[in-house]
Amino acid sequence: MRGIARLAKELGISTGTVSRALNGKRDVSEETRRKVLEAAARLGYAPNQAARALAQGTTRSIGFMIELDPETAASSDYFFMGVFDGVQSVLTRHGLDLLVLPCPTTQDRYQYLERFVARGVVDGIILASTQRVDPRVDLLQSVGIPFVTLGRSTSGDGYSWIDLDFEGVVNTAMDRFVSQGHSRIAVTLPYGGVNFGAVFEQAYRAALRRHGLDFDPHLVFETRRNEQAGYRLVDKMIALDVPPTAILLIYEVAAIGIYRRLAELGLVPGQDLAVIAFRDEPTVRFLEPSVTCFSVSLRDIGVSIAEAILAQFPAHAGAYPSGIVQKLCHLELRAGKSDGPARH
Amino acid sequence: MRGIARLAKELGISTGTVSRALNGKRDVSEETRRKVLEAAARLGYAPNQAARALAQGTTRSIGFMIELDPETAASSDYFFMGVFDGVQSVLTRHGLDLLVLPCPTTQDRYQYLERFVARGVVDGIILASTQRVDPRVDLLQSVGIPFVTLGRSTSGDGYSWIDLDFEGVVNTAMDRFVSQGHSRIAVTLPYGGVNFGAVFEQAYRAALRRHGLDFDPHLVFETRRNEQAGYRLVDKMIALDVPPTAILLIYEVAAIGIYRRLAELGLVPGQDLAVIAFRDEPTVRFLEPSVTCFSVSLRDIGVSIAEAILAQFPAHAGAYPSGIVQKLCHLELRAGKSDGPARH
DNA sequence: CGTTTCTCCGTAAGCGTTTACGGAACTATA
DNA sequence: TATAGTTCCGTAAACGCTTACGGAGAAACG
Repeated sequence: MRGIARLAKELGISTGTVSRALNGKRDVSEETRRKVLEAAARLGYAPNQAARALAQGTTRSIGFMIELDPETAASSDYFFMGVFDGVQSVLTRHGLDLLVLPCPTTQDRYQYLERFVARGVVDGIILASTQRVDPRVDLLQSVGIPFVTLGRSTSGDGYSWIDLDFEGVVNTAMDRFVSQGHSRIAVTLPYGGVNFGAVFEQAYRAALRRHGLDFDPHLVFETRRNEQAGYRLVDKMIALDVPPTAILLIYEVAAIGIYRRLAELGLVPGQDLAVIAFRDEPTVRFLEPSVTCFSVSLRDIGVSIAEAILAQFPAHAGAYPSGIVQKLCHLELRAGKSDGPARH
Repeated sequence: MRGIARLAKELGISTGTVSRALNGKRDVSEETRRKVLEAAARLGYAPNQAARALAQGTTRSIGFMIELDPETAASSDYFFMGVFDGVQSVLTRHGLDLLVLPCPTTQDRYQYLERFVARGVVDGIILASTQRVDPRVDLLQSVGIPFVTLGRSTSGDGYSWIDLDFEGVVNTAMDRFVSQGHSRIAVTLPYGGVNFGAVFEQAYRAALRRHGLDFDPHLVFETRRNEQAGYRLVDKMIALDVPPTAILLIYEVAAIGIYRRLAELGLVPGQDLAVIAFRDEPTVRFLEPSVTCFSVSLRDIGVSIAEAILAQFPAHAGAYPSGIVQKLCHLELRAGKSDGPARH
């Protein structure tokens, strides 16, 4: 005999009473409750998660699906760990567990997600790396499971998401470049269908228009998230008839390669090429001259995500009566020395 | 009516037959199997994980417990995502899911782990950040659940672990230093009870003995994982009566601070101070002169971990009849320009 | 003293699967 | 034709827990 039945037998009472005692429900005298808890501690009892989940139809756990891109796998560590921390700090206070679900690249991300939600492994889902058009959002909406995406998507709009304020980033950076006298401003964009690439590009185009500058497709570079991309970027820019004098990086690590290539060419960041990078990361925090970039509290992002998902659980819903939360996290400019007045 | 019962009713057959058909077991005619699979696909059936786990007493999932350290989160190493990738690539081939369990710092790591294993959430556990004396190892052994630690521990030895070959790293580095003429060689060690600190120190002492050098406690520095530690280190070393001419860093990020402080003092890494760092990371990859360091395939580490845990499952055990795997991952030296002949 | 109201507890039916067991129908063997 | 062996399927118990329900006894009330 195992589990709760063992406790019940040991104490000569019924399993129902034991269950009620353990879960702090009523209909149990203080004395028997004390006995049950004592026996549970003594016998090292722990409730079987599967049985409990089956009986009450809830797992009390939230899944956080991320993607493992072997190409850039290493570089997403810092970001996600910070976010996990924020999510955890909120969820644990509500007795919810956080299960991180790393989707291998070899697998279809849709099917991977489907497995976990359809099988009822988790009560709620946090989605990262949201794609521009992301069928996973539709899936989650049709299933009706609470979820929140880290990053918007164009698939519907009636759901909760937390995103970074890319528009704010691009506007601030572009304004800064223009005020420094730059008129040929390049930008890097991510490969693939990830949504923030589209957001970033749109904001870039809008900023150009706002400043009366022409859009030049030659100044837009799709890059992967690594430093080699930055290295090659320099040569590509120089090869242009009229090279840009400034560049806005969506992946800060590219700055490393840019710095190196510039140095090889006897050029200096901030003087010969103005660089502003999206997101402050330890990877580039030590470059000289210091990189002008944007910083945001990863923990706060995680906290916002957790709150957004809690709002969808009747039992935990707090200040969000509507149950749907959409929030842009503000990024702060950390002025460095990698940008500056344009040369003419 | 839900789940398998719905399928059964729809097809006019029993739930037992449906279950057998879905799970590819015998005692089902090819025709009914086909019908069942068709109906399952049509109705979007997915087996309930809790019910299945309860019935067969197995969850088909492996937990990977990591720790979120907000203190060092800022410079958290780029490590785990790469390892996850390796683990996943193996586990998925065997139909096992990987659940990453990030332990919040606010919580006791022992209790956190206990919850997941005692409740039967996972069938196996991968443990990271193994401590020198780690009660979690004892817990897992007493519970009898398959597990493997990433990093050894002094708590017993009858279990599987994968670790980095710190001894090899230290030996290679020390040999290199000595052959370059260094005799006063400093080393940095991690704070806290993490096990690889002890391994690193022992290897350091052994290498000194092997080369007939005296151990000098003044040359051993406990540091945190950040660049400031490196910065301060330089001053501490210079303040010594006989400063070291070489230093082996357990945390490569310290190199950044060392470089900066050396530059301020008009000194040059590789000439005035030989530096070798443990682990190649993007964080330090941009430093000039390039850092001599050790590199290892994170993915391979993950693969080894997964194999080690599979060996403990009778159903999946392959080439490891004993079921217990202990493996050191070899690190390769990437010679840079941060070390060199000692000045006299 | 009869009735109502609590408090505490046991009973048992679920939750959705898996799986041992037995039986019916059919085929092969003697 | 009788027997043994297959193939296929249904029945029902089990997994460990939760929880609606009812009942016994004590307390409170008229």
